[in-house]
This record gives sequence, structure tokens and C-alpha cells, in this order.
Amino acid sequence: MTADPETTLRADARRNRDQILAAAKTIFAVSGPEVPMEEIARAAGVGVGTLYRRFPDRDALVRAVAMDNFERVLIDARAIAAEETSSWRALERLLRQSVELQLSIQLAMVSHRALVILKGDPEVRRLRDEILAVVEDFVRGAQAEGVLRPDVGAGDIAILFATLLRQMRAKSSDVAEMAARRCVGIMIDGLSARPGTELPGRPIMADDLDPAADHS
Amino acid sequence: MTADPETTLRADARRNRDQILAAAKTIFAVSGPEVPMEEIARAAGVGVGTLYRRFPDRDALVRAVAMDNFERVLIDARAIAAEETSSWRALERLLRQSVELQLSIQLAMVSHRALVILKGDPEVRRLRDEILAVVEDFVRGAQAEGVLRPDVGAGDIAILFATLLRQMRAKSSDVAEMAARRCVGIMIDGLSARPGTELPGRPIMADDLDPAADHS
Amino acid sequence: MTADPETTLRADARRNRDQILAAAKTIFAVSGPEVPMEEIARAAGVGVGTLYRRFPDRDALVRAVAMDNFERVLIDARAIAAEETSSWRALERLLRQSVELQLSIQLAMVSHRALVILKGDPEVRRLRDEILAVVEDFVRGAQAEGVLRPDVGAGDIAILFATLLRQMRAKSSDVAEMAARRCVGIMIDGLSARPGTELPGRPIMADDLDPAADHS
Amino acid sequence: MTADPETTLRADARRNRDQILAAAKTIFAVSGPEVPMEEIARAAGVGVGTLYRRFPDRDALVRAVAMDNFERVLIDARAIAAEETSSWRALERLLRQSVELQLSIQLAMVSHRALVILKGDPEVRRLRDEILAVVEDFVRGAQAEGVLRPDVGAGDIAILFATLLRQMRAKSSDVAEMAARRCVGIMIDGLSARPGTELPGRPIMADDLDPAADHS
DNA sequence: GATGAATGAGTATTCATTCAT
DNA sequence: GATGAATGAATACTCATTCAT
Repeated sequence: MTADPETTLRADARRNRDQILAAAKTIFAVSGPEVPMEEIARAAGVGVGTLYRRFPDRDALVRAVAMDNFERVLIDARAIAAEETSSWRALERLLRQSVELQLSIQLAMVSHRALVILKGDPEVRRLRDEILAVVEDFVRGAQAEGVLRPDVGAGDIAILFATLLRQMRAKSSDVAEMAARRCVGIMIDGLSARPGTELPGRPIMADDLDPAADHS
Repeated sequence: MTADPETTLRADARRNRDQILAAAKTIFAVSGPEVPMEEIARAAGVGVGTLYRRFPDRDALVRAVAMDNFERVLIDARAIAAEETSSWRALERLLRQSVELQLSIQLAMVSHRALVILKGDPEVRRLRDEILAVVEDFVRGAQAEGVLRPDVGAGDIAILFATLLRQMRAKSSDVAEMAARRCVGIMIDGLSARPGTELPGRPIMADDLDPAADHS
Repeated sequence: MTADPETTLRADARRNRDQILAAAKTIFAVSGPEVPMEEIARAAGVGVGTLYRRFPDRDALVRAVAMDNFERVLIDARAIAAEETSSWRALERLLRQSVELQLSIQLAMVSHRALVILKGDPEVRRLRDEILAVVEDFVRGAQAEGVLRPDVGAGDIAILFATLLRQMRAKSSDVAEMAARRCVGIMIDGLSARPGTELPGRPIMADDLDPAADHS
Repeated sequence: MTADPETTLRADARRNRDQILAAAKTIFAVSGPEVPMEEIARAAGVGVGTLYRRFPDRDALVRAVAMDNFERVLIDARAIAAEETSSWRALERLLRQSVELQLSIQLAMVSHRALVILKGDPEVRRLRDEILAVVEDFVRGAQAEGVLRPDVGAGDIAILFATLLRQMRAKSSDVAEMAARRCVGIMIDGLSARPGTELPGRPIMADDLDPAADHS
């Protein structure tokens, strides 16, 4: 049992862990996940040793950052689900909000390294599946509402979603941030298009994402 | 003077250069642009020494791969421009075709390293601007044709375009490939949406891309 | 003053000390004297802090383990001396028994590190000298009895003795244990051989061991 | 195929390899097999990189040193076999010579680390078996000649042999060297003792050494 | 020119030891 | 006193780049 590290750690240790995670998230976002561990430690205000005590190696750290962010997305998604009565609006909000909210985690993914690390991690997958389950609800609901084109699945959304978020790196400029939001807008229009261009293949469902493993 | 390497090199040297470029493109696509130089040399069937004679350092190689790909995109774009009478159709074709055609260059960009290298390289920029000029024509034409929503600019398209292509990495599975095409489809619908959701900010033009430097 | 730690410590502190010593002895025997201090602490069921309170550094611990074992050997040797009337039999018993009894201390020596630590430590040396004194008695007695070849000294025995014991590491198998006993047997026959092959050099005495410092 | 590295390497590479091996052998003998790789490289007059190119990690180097030495022992053993008509004399010579000849390899074994590395390595085992085969011949022959006690096997000899050699570390002093020779002498007398003390267990044969893996 | 060997700076990681809780 | 968290120096190992063959 990994137990809940949130509750198990001594107060100071806990604080360090959080600082490391926060520092890593920021730095990964700015410089990718290959930055020297020492730089992360320094940014977190701890020695490398402490970093390594908490995260046995870089992969563990990348994983932890990813998990942390996925968790936030999930919490968000659930909050939205609870608040919105319209599935379409819920989906829309999730996509739009996440752009601003979740830059970081996706950023961690702008790297082969990170992708490889995350793929195949069962915990990451579990979390992802929970998120997808929520999205799937949104999709079905929005399609029933007649606002979402019927020829897309949660998988399509997830890929689109991941694709976009993945870009948002360091919001280095106003243009970049604006661009992100505009992309989402265009995509949402594309999603609600009726009739739209005929899409090739078939709707991609949450299940389809597993073997692909290249996305989300 | 770098002169035109295409014409300056002896036949065998030329062959080596091409092999290295091809190998690098493939390997970058699969494993990112941080792979050991030796691996690239091996894949190209030459010694590292030869690689270094041709490309003074990794950056030069990354640049060369990028240039090579941009060139292909440009050639494509121009061919399409010559063939299609409808600007919208031309734009559509370019976006769709490029998914399959240009994986590699974008792939080279799935990395901070590559981004940094490419940014600020005047030759790369020049080439990019030529591509953007063509796209800008398409955009204006398509808007005149009344098919493209008027609130987008070539910059929007470029970012969208780059965003998507960037995902397509190693098409590890059928689903992944299908997903790519579907994303493009949805996006195209989003682009032609009339009326669409109101987009935030203002149209992003080709010029806007320079300072942002985070995209395209 | 280190005083006699046996009497100075509080009951629980004493227990800790003993546990650490026992754990260290075992672990040194199995994995050599370079194992992480933390591993020893864990095996002893205490925190590293406690270990360090008791033994200021690794060297101190190695020394303590060695001392502890030398003491046991000395006690044994004296007990044997008291019980046996024949010096040769006493010598024989000491050698044979020690194989089973004293694995550990020798084991601690299967390492440059340990050797270096122990060499030059005056307490260790004192203890060793006491043991050698007893052995020297045995040797002289056995030679007077006419059973031990006259061309060997206590030093020869000590080296032989150390040599053999040093091998016995983790008695991973029955064969290994049997082998140890057989070696001793052969060696004892070698020692009693009359006439034996002529030995090179001259008898090595207890005194000779000091400068050599590589043995015993 | 590891091919014969002796023949495959470029002249300069070959020279470096040999220097590294020689340096490692010496340093291992003096300071054990845990010395910093850099120290070995420096002693060999090469950069660490070169060391690592030739031997992918420390284990590989330890293995190589061991192999090199085993080979020398085997060559010696065969030369002796060819020259001596008496098996007993051959055995004796092998044991005596090896003390002087093979210090190093055994030295490499004065360490848990080394033991663990070597155990289970098929090439090392193969070489060891070849040596044992020669010894086995000597043993049988010497017993037929009536000079070697009949209750010992090649395994006994090997263990005794290994045991002794293992001690001889850096011949830090004349006494140490003399001691080594004297030990061998005593052991040889022990081996030829007739009648000797009854040995416990049964003769240890070459085959017995495999599972034990703790010796030779 | 081509090759691949050598170099050594750059990083990851470990672990002895100290110190706050 | 006990504990285990934090520190950072010591080392292993990798890989870009240079250079002898």
C-alpha cells in the first residue's frame, strides 16, 4: 500500500513534498521533464537528497506530478458535473476551464520521456479512466440533448482535449494564451457542428484509448 | 557560406547526407530529438564522424530536419494552390494532407530543445513565413468565398495546424491514425461554423506568431 | 572515557546496543562491512539516529563488532586451556571449534575497509595479543609434547587460522560447512607432520604479526 | 559472439584495453574492487569514458580481470601437466607456483562484491571447470602414486588453494610473503599425511563446487 | 573523406552523518 | 533518548564532440 502520502507524513516532510511537487510542476512546464534534478531541488528549497527520499527517481517524480494534476482535473470535472444541468454546458465548461487550470499536467506530457513513463502506469491509468467516465457521461448527455454531434465519442473528445492542453506550455505571451482559448472555441464549434463533415472511421470511445496509449 | 548543399556535394557525400537526414527524421519522430547522436549515425549506416562532418552539432541536424520538412510542406501548399480553384478546398486539402505528409517536422518540435533551436533561426523563419503567406491567401480567399468563418486569421489556422500535427507522433496504432484524421475533420467543421461561438480576443495573424514564438 | 559500556548504560540503551551489535555481526557476515548504516539500523529495529548515538561512525561499529568477537575467542581459548591437559589437544580444539564459533569476526575482515579500520586500533591489538599469548602457550606446549612440528610458531598458526576462518562466510550450503571442517583437518595434519616438507623462511612468531598487519 | 577481443580491436584500442586490465588488477589487489572507476582510469592513463567503452560497468571489469587471471592459471596448470611426469609433483608445483603467480585474481575475490559478480557467470565457470579438470587429473594421479591421501578430492584442493591465495593481498611485507609460502608448505604436508586425522564428511569433488558457489 | 576510439563535462543517484521533532 | 527527515559530498555512468588512424 502506498497509503495516502498526504496523511502519513510528518508535518515538515509533508511540506517539503508539496514544495517539491509544486516546483517540479512549474519547472517541468517551463523546461520540460528532463531538467536536472538538482534544479528542481533548488527551486523547492531542499537538498537533492530530500527530493530523492520522497521520489526514488525522476520517473517517480514525473508520475507524481502527473497524478497530482489528473486529480485536480477529476475534481474539477466532478464539480462541474454537480453544478451543471446541461451535459453540453458541462462539457464545454470542462474543456474551457481546463485550459487555464491544467496547463501543467499536460505540459509534463510534452515529452517522449514523460509519455513513456506515464503509459502503462496503472495508477495513472486508473485516474485517467475515472476522468474519462465523467466525460463519457457528458458526451452521452450532450448527444441526447441534441447539441453534440452524434458521431463522436469520449475518446475523440479526450484526444482533442489532450491535444490542445498539450500545447499550452509556458503562457509566454498574451497571444499564446489567447490562441489557446480560441482553439478551444473553434473546436467546440466543430463538435457541435450539425451537419458536419463526415468524419472518417468511427467514434472513438474511452476504451479505444488504452491500446493507442499515445494519447490522453 | 553554406551554399546550396544540394549542389555542392560529391555524390557519395550527398548520399550520406540524405541518409542521415532520413534516419534522423525517423528517429526524432519515434524517440524525440534527444537521442544519442551515435544512434542516429548507426541508423544512417555511417560513423559519428561522418555525421559530424555533415552537421556540426545536434542543433544543426535538428534544424536541417526541420528545414527539409518545411520545404516539403511549402511545395505541397504551392501545388495545392495551383490545382485548386476554391481557397477553402485548398485550405482543407492542405490541412488534411499534411497530417499524413508532415508528421516528422512537427514531431521534431515535440520538445523544448527543438523549439528553442528552431526559434530565432532566420532560415527556418523565412521558410515558415513563406508557408504562412500561402495559408494567408487561402484564408482570405476562403473568407471571401464565405465558407471560412471571418473571425479567424492565418495564425489561428497555423496554431491549430501545428497543434494537431504535433500530436501525431509515431502512429502506433490504427486508432491513433484515425484519431488524427477525425481531429482535423472536427476542426475544419469548427472553422467553417457559421455562426460559431464567439471567439475571445481577435484573429491571430501570421505576424502575431513571431513574438509568441511558442507555436508554429 | 569510554568506560565499560557494559556497566554504564541504562537497561534499554544497553539492549539497543546489543541488538545493533548482533544485527551488524550478521549483516557484515552476509553482505560485507560496507552495507548502508540504515540497513543495519533497520535490522536492529532502531532508527539510524540511535545507531549513531551508540557508535559515532561506521568505523566505531566495525571495531565494536570485531572486539566483541575477539573477546569470545579469548574466552573460548582460556576455557580450553583450563580444560585440556595436552597442549596439542588444546590447540586442535581451539582451531576446530573456532571454525564454528567465530565466523563473524573474521568475516568482518573480508574487506579492505575493515582491515584498515582494525589495524592500528590499540584496543583491538591488545585483545589480539592476549589471544596470541594463549596460542603461543599451546604451540610451545605441543612442540614439547612432540606432536607439533617444531618449525612453526604461533604466528604461523594465527595466519593459518585467520586464513581459514576468513573463508567461511555465509555457510550457504552443507558442502561449504563440510569443506571448512575438512580444511582444518588437513591443516592440522600438516601441522603435526613429522618430518614435513621443509618450510621456507623461519617460524613466524606472534611478534611478527605486528608490522605485517595484513594478517590476524 | 564476444569474439576474441584480443584480435578484433584496433591497435591503440587494444593497448588501452590491456592497460586498463593491468591497472585494474593492481588496484583491485591493493584497494579492493570498490575503488572509484576514475582512479582505475587514471592509473591506466585513460579517461573514464574509455574505460566505460571497453567495460560497460564495474562488474564487467571485475569479470574481465578475473577471466584474465583464470586464463593464466589454466595455462600454467597445463604447462605443468606437460612437464611433470609425477602427478603429485605437478600438483605441488601448481599450488606453490600459483601463490606467486596468481595473487591478483584471488585478490579480486576478497570482496563480497566480486564474489557475487563472478558467481553465476557462465564464462567464469567454464574456465574454472577447465582448471578443475586438470587438478582432478593431478589428484587421481597422485593418489594412484600413493602420495596424496586418498580421502580428498579435487574440490578439497580447490578450496584449500583458493583459501590460501585469497589471503595474499598486497604483499605488504616480507613476512606476509613468507607466510604465504609456509602455509602452502604446511598444507601440502597435510595433504600427503598418511595416515592423517580422519576427515569429516566425504571427499569434495569438482562437481560439488557448483552449488556451493561460495568457493573457488 | 570515413571511421570509431578517446575524452571529460554533465547528471543521476546513493549514503554517511547531522539535527529538528 | 529515540526517531527518521534533510543534507550534500562522493561516485557511477552517459554522451556530445574531437581527433588519431
